[in-house]
Amino acid sequence: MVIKPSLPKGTRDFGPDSMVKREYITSVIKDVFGKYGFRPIETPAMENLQTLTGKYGEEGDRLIFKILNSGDFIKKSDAKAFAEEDSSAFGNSVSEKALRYDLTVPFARFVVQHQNDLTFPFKRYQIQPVWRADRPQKGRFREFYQCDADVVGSNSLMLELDFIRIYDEVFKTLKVPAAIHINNRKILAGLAEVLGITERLTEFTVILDKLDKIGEEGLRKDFAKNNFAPAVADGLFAILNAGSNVDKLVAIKNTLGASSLAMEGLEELNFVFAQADSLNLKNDLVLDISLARGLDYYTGAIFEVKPKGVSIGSIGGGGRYDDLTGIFGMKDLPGIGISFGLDRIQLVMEDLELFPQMEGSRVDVMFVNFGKEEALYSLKLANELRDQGVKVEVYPDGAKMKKQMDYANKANIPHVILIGSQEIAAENFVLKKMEDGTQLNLSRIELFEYFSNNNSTQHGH
RNA sequence: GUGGUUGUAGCUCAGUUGGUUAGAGCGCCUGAUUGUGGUUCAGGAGGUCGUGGGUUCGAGACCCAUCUUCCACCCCA
Repeated sequence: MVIKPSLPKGTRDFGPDSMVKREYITSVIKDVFGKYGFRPIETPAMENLQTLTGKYGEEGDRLIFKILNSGDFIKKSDAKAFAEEDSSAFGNSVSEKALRYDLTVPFARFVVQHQNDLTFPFKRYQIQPVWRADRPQKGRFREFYQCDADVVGSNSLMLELDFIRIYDEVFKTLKVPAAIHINNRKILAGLAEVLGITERLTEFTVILDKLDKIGEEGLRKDFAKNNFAPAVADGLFAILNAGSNVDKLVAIKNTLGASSLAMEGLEELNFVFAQADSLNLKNDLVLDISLARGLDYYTGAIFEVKPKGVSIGSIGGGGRYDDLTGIFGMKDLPGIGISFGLDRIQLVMEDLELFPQMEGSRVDVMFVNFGKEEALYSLKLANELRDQGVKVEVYPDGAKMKKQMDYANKANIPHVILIGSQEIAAENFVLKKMEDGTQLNLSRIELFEYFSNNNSTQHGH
């Protein structure tokens, strides 16, 4: 029986053209991370299920891919839960492992587990796929890559500044126009405190987060529908409707002065914006009080990056967390980190046609194969050219010339070298430029000179 | 998880109110051109119409299920 080739929902293959683009993006991100002192780690695709559950909120837990136990898992399964059709409890009884949902929680586990080998503050970056059982859409996949940088073991606001600049530098280098949104969970918590809705903070922020979709009108309606007093919206919009970042900071002070927590958050934001000028940013830094972010563990600054001119959601996010490692038994270890969404950045860059010509990956010259002896003669020359750093192919089969030329043409190989028995006898080779069809008769020395001078080739990254 | 949408040749898509051997363009292969690609001309191959059921004398078209695609919600990178 033949099985039709197909892929699970929300996953993709990446062909060579796509991979060249992806490697370009990750190389830029790695370079920038490196410049700020981050070094790479990797963690396994799967974690123990209990490492992941409870870290991402109720919605997040539902989206974790669980891995079915091996062996005789039915005997150990929860028959009662099965009979009661309790999928969640039954699932946990037949699954002990799960695919990672993000890179931050596995990192927290890593830090606690290797704490004796690490010096703090510890900075790492990590570029690996993560998996979510979400329903796919454009820019939304079940397997996608995150590029994370985090530092744990420091409370310093210098790090907020570093991460803002990292975002800016990456998107500047990639030429992606972006707006870096920043908020602070303490402001949101303080706002809730002042409005007397502390115990409904999560519910409040979920509605608040919809602002850019439904606008002020819609937001007021939603608040009313969920039984928030009109004063709630009034207090909120007193800040939101202030003009510039500075105006908003003033509005926060006037509106939320009664909350010491909010003032703590304000102090942090004041520091960031006071220093922002000296960061020499190319992209916009926007104080956005409506930015909430779902992940449960954030406690201070929160970030989100949105591309300009493409609607695809955020292409980066992150924030500060005071106690991510506490759950693994390591208290008082604050951290902060950000993430880049590789797949979405690729989509944005394709939409905006921002990829440069990737000639660095292209073959420079192909030897036409005229038969066994000629090909072996060509191979020797090819290897000498390779030793000089030229990218060379020898056509592997003695196929028809037309087919070989066609191959070179389609692969966009700029030069072809023809070596038949005549050329071998004369030690004079025919070099053909594919672009205009012109041909040169070159001696061995001239050939090497051609590729060392005319290195149209070596613009690697 | 909720609601909707999509699936016909390698690719992009036609295919009338169910009616005989399912089409086009591009691509692919062969030849014109046995040591020269991109142009042109001639010829050719390639489809169990996503899959499984059902209705019907008859289904690519209608019904059900399922998978897949994309979209809105939810959530997020």
